[in-house]
Amino acid sequence: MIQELTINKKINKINKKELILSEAAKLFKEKGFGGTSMRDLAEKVGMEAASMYNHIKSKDEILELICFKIANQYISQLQEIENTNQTFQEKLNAIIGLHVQLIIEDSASVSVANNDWKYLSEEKKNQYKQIRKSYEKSFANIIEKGMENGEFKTMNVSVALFTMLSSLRWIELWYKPSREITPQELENDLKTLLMNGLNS
Amino acid sequence: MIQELTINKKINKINKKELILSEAAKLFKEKGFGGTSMRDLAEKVGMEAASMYNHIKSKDEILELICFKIANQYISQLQEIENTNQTFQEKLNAIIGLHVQLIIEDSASVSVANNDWKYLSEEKKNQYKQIRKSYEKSFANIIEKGMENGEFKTMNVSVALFTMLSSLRWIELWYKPSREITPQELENDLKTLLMNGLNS
DNA sequence: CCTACCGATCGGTAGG
DNA sequence: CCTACCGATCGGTAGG
Repeated sequence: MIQELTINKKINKINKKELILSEAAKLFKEKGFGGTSMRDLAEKVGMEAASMYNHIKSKDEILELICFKIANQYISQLQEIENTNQTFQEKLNAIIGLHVQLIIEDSASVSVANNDWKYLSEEKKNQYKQIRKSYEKSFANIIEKGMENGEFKTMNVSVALFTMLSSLRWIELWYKPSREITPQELENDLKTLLMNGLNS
Repeated sequence: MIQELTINKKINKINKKELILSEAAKLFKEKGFGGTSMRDLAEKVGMEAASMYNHIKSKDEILELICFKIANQYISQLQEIENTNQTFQEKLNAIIGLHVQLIIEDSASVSVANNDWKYLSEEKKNQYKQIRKSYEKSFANIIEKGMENGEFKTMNVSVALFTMLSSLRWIELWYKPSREITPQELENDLKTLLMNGLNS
């Protein structure tokens, strides 16, 4: 009985922490990290600001947890794509699919990771930038190899890389399930546009 | 003599205001509107926080001036492009050039307009959103006409629009005069990539 | 999980 | 343009 109660409490605590994190992601996306107070957040969660400190260490910790959860998802999924035997075109298509998928799964957290990482503590910010850099390097490597290979046009690799990355970032700001376009159509149009251009 | 002194004072005041606005744009870009205090800004400008209120009305006014200055530049230049007799391909190329140019001219202010407009007062925010919407509508119209025309591939217009807009936005985060690419090369690669795609 | 409260910092004003 | 200062709000803690 006592054991059961302890377990329930633990589950409850985990759920409350998850609730805090998901409400925080939504608020940070809407109002920014600096524009969101712990009192704003407490109201959404349904408790007093002081009470949240039983579940989380600090406002900074919330930001860290959101940013690194997303960063790790991108990194691990990109590694899987890298390790396949696909052509570079196919790999790039898979990366486009990955971005669309992660955004549709949790657009608020992706938004926070993309926009509010700069409010991380100096130490965590450096860690985050390093992870992001390694992601960009792997991505750039696929583009570069595809250019050497003749699969892609030869141009400045950074321009190609960041054009693709940014094209995959606006989705998070724009996509809502209510749009009259399915995730699949979105993905297809993006692939067409980026790989073959707008000109007919 | 008295007249001359008054004029000099006025010029001085305008310059100080310009200085405040340009330093503010740099700080807002770096640390965000909420992350920048009037005391941070005062230090950069070289006076006490209280003294800045002789030149500006409020922190909010600084944000407004920056955002609407940029918005108006985009709007007026887009109108010029619309009123030419170019093909839709040429118009789109001109828009790409416009974005590159404005970013290179004043990347800090463009960055603030793009990222911190959400901290405008409710009234100004609505105004800003309306201007932006009208910009997007004109832009979308060019894309749509080009599709009907057969110049462009047929696809979801919003996807094409926002992919282009976002591709033109990362430049502000990335471009520094120190990059080993000229603005002209940047512009050319962007045009190639967006209009003809990465595939060779 | 709450009440009560802390020190710090914020944007901004008064008065000179 | 500065000193001195205001009320409000912030993230967070103590104690229960």
